[in-house]
Amino acid sequence: MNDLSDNDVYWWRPLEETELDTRGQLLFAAYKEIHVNGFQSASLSNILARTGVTKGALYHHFPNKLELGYAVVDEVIAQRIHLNFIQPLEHFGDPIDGFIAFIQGAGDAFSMTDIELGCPLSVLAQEMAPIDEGFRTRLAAIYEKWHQSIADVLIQARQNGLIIDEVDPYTMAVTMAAILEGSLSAAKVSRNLDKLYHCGAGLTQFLNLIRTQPGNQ
Amino acid sequence: MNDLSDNDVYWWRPLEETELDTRGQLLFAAYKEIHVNGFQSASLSNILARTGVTKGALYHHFPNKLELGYAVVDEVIAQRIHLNFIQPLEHFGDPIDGFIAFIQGAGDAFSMTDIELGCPLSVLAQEMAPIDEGFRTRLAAIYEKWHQSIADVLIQARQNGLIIDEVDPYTMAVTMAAILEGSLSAAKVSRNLDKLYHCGAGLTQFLNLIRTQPGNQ
DNA sequence: ATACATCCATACCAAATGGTATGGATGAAC
DNA sequence: GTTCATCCATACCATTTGGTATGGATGTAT
Repeated sequence: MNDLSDNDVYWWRPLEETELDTRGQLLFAAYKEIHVNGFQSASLSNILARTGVTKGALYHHFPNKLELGYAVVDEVIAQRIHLNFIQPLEHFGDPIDGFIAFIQGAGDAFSMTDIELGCPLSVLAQEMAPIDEGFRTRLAAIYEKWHQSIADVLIQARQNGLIIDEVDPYTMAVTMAAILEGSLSAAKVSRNLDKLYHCGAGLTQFLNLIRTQPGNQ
Repeated sequence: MNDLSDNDVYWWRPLEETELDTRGQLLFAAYKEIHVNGFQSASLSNILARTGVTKGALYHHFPNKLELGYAVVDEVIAQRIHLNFIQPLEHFGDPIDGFIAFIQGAGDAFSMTDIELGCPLSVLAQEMAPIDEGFRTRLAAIYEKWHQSIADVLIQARQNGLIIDEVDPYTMAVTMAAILEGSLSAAKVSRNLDKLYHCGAGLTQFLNLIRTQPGNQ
């Protein structure tokens, strides 16, 4: 059985773990438990044991397990995706160079724990989308926002004549997101960073092929 | 709670459901239960109720739940992946045209049930890879075989001068697999076939960009 | 000082879980 | 006819699950 120690540092770690109130502790512990075991198999007892919080406190802050799960999505995972996948897009100069640098940077930043656990958004989505509509809509909204943010960058890039006209921004955005997610999935299963690097190289090559002025391949 | 009726037709359905022996019935029912609920939350009681088989029979054929899960991977999922993702590669004429036709065909063949449940290999891998090494190695082997099979087609294509020399076959293979898997994941969460089509269009564009003689874009 | 809401601790519960122990039915071997 | 292995049915079990009921502590408003 895999486990995640309380002091483990990993890419998907939420912010502000220090000085959390009871609700925050529960949210953080639930996030980790869900990331490792999935929602359905996430054990409330484990969460309570790790935090030292009692069951009375848990059910004071959350009406039931499902609402705790929703809160994890809304308040922890959404924040993580925004910070790691959306916010960086805003600081791109040349978008193609920006994407390539982002891929490179992400590949370097991932620890082995990150690889083994995979993207929390993806893991939860795969598990819960067919089972619970509340989870599905929440997770779908996060994905949609991500896709749109990438598309916006590409729209800007096309207006500035940086990528070829044949590229549809939204189509390209969804495809790029699929590559990133697929690469994380492949690396997770193979437990091998090379899969990540291969996908990074593949996406980089794709990006270089759609820019107007040929870049440094 | 999502459910899967016994007579439901979907892309991932295993072969030869008719006239199954007890073991086969259990395997098939377990496969469906796992596909919907994941392995950890797959209920043996559900499997028994649906098949009409008793618990004594189950534990006669399988020593425990884990080995039942392994058997599902080895005997059902591996077969499905081979049939849907690997075997078609052997009949490609021009590989680029073949891939594009495959993407188109797959997009048309998927039912809404297929979309909602996603790829069984991917779902199981995301859930169990960090938790159980037996699952992980089995699933990783299936992925590796798939990647290699795509790479083989691309190697042949490059030898025949059909794709540009800058493309590394294995890198491209892993990237293509990532796109396919990522697109299925996105379609599953959004419950929208458009995500699939976007990724299909993106991959098609990528493929057209790496062929030597410009194709019909 | 009293009333009240917030916050949490303890004890308990019905249901479901995977797993086991045991015995019966059936057919083949000798 | 006896033996033995295969195949399966029934009853039972310990453990864990999410969830609840109740009461106490603490702070705040009046």
